[in-house]
Amino acid sequence: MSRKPMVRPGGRSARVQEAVHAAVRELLAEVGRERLTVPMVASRAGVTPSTVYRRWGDLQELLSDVAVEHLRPETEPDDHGALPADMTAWAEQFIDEMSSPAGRAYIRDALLGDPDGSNAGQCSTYAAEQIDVIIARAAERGETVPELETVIDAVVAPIMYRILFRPTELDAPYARRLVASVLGGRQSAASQRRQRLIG
Amino acid sequence: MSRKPMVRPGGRSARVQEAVHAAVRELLAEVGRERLTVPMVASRAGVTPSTVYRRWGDLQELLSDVAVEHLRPETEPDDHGALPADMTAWAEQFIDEMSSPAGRAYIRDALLGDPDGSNAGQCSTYAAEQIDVIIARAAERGETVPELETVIDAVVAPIMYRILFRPTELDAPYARRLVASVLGGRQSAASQRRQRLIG
DNA sequence: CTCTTAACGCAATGGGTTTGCGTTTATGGA
DNA sequence: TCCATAAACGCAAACCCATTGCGTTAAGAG
Repeated sequence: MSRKPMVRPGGRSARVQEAVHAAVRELLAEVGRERLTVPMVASRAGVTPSTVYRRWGDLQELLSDVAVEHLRPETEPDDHGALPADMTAWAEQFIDEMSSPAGRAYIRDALLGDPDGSNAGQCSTYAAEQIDVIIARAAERGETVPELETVIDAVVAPIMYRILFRPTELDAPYARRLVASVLGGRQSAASQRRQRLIG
Repeated sequence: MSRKPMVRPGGRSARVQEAVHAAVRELLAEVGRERLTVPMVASRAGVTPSTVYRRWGDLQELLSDVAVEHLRPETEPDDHGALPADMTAWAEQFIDEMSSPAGRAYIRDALLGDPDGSNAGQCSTYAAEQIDVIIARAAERGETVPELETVIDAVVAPIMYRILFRPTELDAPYARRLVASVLGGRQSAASQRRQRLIG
């Protein structure tokens, strides 16, 4: 039942797509998610509501599209020269971006207008790709590295669980403990004690 | 801005609450989530739509209420006489109930119509209480037990993450691996350190 | 340039949402 | 038991979002 069987890539269609997405981003910041309506978006974008309904189906699917686009990482993870530093920095940035009210709203929107789970799967893929880069870089350096799935289970999943279900129990020290737990065996004893004291 | 400042516990209010909740459960099974509307629920419950709007605000909040009520465990976890068996059985049952399309829909509804996060927090509390019972029982037997927070991070969070973001990567053997990794015996070196580090 | 058809705008219709107002009733106190 | 207060509800009108038929525009192909 997808509303976009073959989107024309250029000309008017492209301008409408960009104008509508921009209107959603602007209005989300101005009036918030609660007051947002399709006619409001259409008016800001300079199109009629029926155009939005025909291309996106409803407000939820439009918001899901915008949310996934917003959640896509724009750059590769920073390179700090060592796996623990890379992964800790990534986890802290992940929390910064996702645990804010705006970030939680984007995650919720991505989950909401997503009947087949493809948008949610895309979000998971983004995180996996970022971590895969970090792991591959560490392996290139000769460091012993954990499995990607292990990191997802031990770092990404607990963070996302707290973002969604326990938003008050989330901070940077928690991220450092998670990273330390999954890398602990490969760290020096001094580094382990340092992590424990910091956390 | 809460729609329920002080809900009257008895009499007509209680009857309306029960009738509306029952109507939602029936209509969810009959027409599905997509076709469900507030006037439809109100008609089935024998009340006017304005009553529903005034008490719950909108359809999402009503669905969130019903979902949390549905996700509440009705019994204590089964007692198999040992911590690994108890926790494995609980994790497998958790997956059974939550990973079905209906279960995922309930979780999604609980998250989405939940502006202040209290309903989502309640869901997390339910799981924590169940695990706490299992841990307390094991401690009573004299078994060495992990911290509650450790189990939530290592078992509950990965399962929930997959339910929401990667529903195809979830099965009973995965649950057994998660439980095995967090418990003693043949646990991994990483999870041994996790028990010491997180607390 | 011409043809085809996807994409868009316009306008009317339907129905979900919201709100003012009067009535009912749960709750606490005399 | 009776009364006072205010919450909860029903009714109905008004509002506006969602939906759809139809004519027009313009992107892409030959």
